[in-house]
Amino acid sequence: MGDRQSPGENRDKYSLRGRVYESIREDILSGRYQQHMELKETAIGAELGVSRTPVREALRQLELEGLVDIIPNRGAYVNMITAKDVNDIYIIRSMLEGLCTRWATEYITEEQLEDLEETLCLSEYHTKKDNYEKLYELDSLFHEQLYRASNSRILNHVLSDFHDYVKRVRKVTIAYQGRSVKSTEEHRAIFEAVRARNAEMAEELAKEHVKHTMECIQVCGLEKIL
Amino acid sequence: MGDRQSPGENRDKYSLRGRVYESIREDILSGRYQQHMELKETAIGAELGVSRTPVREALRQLELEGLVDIIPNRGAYVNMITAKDVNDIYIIRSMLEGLCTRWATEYITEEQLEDLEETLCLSEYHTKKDNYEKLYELDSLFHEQLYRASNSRILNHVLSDFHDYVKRVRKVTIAYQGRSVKSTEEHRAIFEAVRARNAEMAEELAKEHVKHTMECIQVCGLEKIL
DNA sequence: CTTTGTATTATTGTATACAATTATTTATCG
DNA sequence: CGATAAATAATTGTATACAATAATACAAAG
Repeated sequence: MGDRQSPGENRDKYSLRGRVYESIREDILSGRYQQHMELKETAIGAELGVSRTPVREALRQLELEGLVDIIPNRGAYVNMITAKDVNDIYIIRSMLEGLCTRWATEYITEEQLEDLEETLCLSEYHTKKDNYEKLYELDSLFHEQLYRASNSRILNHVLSDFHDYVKRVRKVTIAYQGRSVKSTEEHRAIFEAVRARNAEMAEELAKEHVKHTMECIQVCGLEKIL
Repeated sequence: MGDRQSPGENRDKYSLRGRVYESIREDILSGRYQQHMELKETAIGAELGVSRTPVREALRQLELEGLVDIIPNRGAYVNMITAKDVNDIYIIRSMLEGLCTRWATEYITEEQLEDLEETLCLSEYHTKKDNYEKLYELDSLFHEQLYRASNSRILNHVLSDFHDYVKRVRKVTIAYQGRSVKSTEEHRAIFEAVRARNAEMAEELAKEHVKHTMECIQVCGLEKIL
């Protein structure tokens, strides 16, 4: 079947436009650009060694996504993820990750379960070593794997975007105090519920997992991160 | 303040690219194009009387949205909303419309309340006249107004997209049997709960409203619509 | 008649050119 | 000196040109 699932996979990372898109997006989400900063086509093109054409296409995509505001005949302006956006996203995510995990208990294949457990084992390994860089990647992977297992391209699409949008925050929370230990334990619990095909429990655990991260954000102080 | 809210407002409908984007999007969502149909840049450009440039930019936006698949160096292909997508969207919407309405009770202004009631009154008027064309527009407007009132650009963005994606389905359900009467009654109930600032009830009513539409879709037979 | 390799054609990817619009500077007048 | 208006520059919007890649047609060999 030609179902493609992850929007991430779908995005063309190898054409010039794809690379420009990823580059600008990363610069916005990582906070390297400032809010309302003007993005001039020629400047970005020169910086990346390409012409205006791929830059324009990338900017139009970012506009649709809401990460860039385009005023016709004027220019493109950075539109960052705000503190309120992050809060909203986490509240929405706590619902949708719950739904996603519920669906995953229904649709996940044995192969996907094995992949998920592998990710989990690696997470447990690197948790002991306090390797936060790697843990961030594995945390992302664990969630992405659940998104795919939900068998819903719609849910996968939305959750993947949200996951990207709170990148900066996740990088901080995962390195905060004992959060990584707790987070990995929660991942283990979610995994066991999914493997046991216990939809109720899986949904509840996933919702709680997101809520716990929210609490961590409160403690860390969101304003200091963004 | 320069907060822009609705992504619909944000989209540039007056540049060539904006018009091309709306045109292709409408042709996909309305079912005028067939699944996996190839979208050739020159052909679409010729049809709309523009060059390839705005067509390409529009196709890239639709790719990001997931309504078009682009295979590098090969072409762009229609990727329609499937029956499963519609089901998934309604389940997700029942959660998110609930949340949206809850937030609306918190943030809605007196002015927005008046606008909402005006929409509602018009709906009640046209419900009596069985004017389904107008009712569809008013139903859209009612929901969009609630999205804005939620004061969450993230939620507004997601829900607005979903609302567009199930356009075809909504046009059918609204004209089905006594659904429009029931739907308008439910809108009235939601409005009253919001005006009374009763968050619990507003959320519950909104969730139920979406679920009732889902039941209507089951009866209508989704496969016959798409 | 089928298969395979080559030539041709069609289509996309990127760069550039030109037009339209907006921002900036400069000159003029009060 | 300050305000206003014209001239100039900078930037975006669109079209087109050229290069790279993929699809197609066709011919020759088996």
